[in-house]
Amino acid sequence: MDSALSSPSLNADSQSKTSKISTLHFATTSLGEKLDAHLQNSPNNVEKTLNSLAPIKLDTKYVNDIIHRWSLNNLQLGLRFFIWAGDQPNYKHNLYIYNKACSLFKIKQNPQVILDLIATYKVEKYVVCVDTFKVVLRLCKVGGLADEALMVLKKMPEFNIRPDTTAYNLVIRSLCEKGDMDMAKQLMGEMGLIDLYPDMITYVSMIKGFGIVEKAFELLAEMEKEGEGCRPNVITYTSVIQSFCEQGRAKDALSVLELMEVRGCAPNRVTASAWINGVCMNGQLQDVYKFIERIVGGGSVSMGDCYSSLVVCLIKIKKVEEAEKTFRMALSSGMKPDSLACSMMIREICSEKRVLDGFCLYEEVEKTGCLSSIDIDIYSILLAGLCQKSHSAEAARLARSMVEKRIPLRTPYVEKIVEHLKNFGGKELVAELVSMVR
DNA sequence: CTAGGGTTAG
Repeated sequence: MDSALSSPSLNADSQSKTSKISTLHFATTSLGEKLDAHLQNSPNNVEKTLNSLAPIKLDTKYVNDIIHRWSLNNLQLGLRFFIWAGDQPNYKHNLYIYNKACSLFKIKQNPQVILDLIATYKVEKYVVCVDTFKVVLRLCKVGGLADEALMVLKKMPEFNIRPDTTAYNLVIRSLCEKGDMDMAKQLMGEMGLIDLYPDMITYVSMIKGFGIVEKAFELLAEMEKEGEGCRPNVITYTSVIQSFCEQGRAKDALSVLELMEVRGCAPNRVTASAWINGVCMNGQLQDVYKFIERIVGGGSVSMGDCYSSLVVCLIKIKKVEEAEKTFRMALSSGMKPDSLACSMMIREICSEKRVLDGFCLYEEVEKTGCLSSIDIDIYSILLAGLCQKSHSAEAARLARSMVEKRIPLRTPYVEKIVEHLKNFGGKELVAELVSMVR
């Protein structure tokens, strides 16, 4: 407030970037200030203060705002707020906000802050529950701090908390991602000591972590022994198939596919996608079509899903021409490619400066009725391209349909589009488009 | 967000 005015240079940097946003979020910011004042007075028992201020309506924007404020002047306080917030009813942190917290609190550069936090809880005799710890563990996981996660897990009993399967899984997952399979395995064994059992999720993490899938069949067998709750499901089998495919071991992948079918577990689009990906990456395109026929024949995956995966994959490996051929073939034989395949294909064609082709394809896709969840950027890209190349009739047509469907124009393209369109599309059309800019 | 694919914004 006053202090902000007296030292404008200090804040200039951080505010210039968000100045537009902070006016928009004036309400939340002032709430943040209120919180600030409260907590300044009682820096201990932060959580108690927070609880007494309740109910605070938490949402991503609000949390984002607060942690941003406090990361600048009171990192420890910000972190405590973040952990507290993550355990409030009616609110959950999402991946975006976890990543944000990681970078704002510089968790990776300074993992010690996590351990300090736990130590503070201990000193202040804060009554922590399992879920609070899980927020901490998730933060560790997102930050790639497997060792800290392990230490946090080991601290839980000191707070009279018995870690549950989720807590173990979070740590095991961190260890697997780091490649520390010995510790992961050990931890999995330790679960039994406190009467917990590895579940499906534990196994999927382990399978992914091993990378070299020698252990996969062993793990699958182990799971089946565990009984009811742990019988491998689509996701488990798909993970194994994916690992095999990534290593170009199509034969092993196939035997897993056969195994799952024998066990009465139907493959789904993700299973198919994993397979198609693997085979494409290894350049064995001939095998793809045989495989698609086989898996579609099983009745649990559609042709359109398979061809969508194929198109996406071909674009990823830069075989754009083949992707386009495949995509057009799929369309003309009545399949409905999914939204990602459509988005990527049209985007790709536009980037080759073939805007008109892209637009025609868009109109064709539209006729199939599978455009509902297409990437909305595509519309602006198409429109900008059409304007630039002076395809005025098409541009006006697209603009009108965007207005009808209430599809917002994307900011970076506005100027180019407006400049061209006001000469052809009419004033009202331009005005309407501009009113929907986002 | 405790797990499998394939984006993105905040």
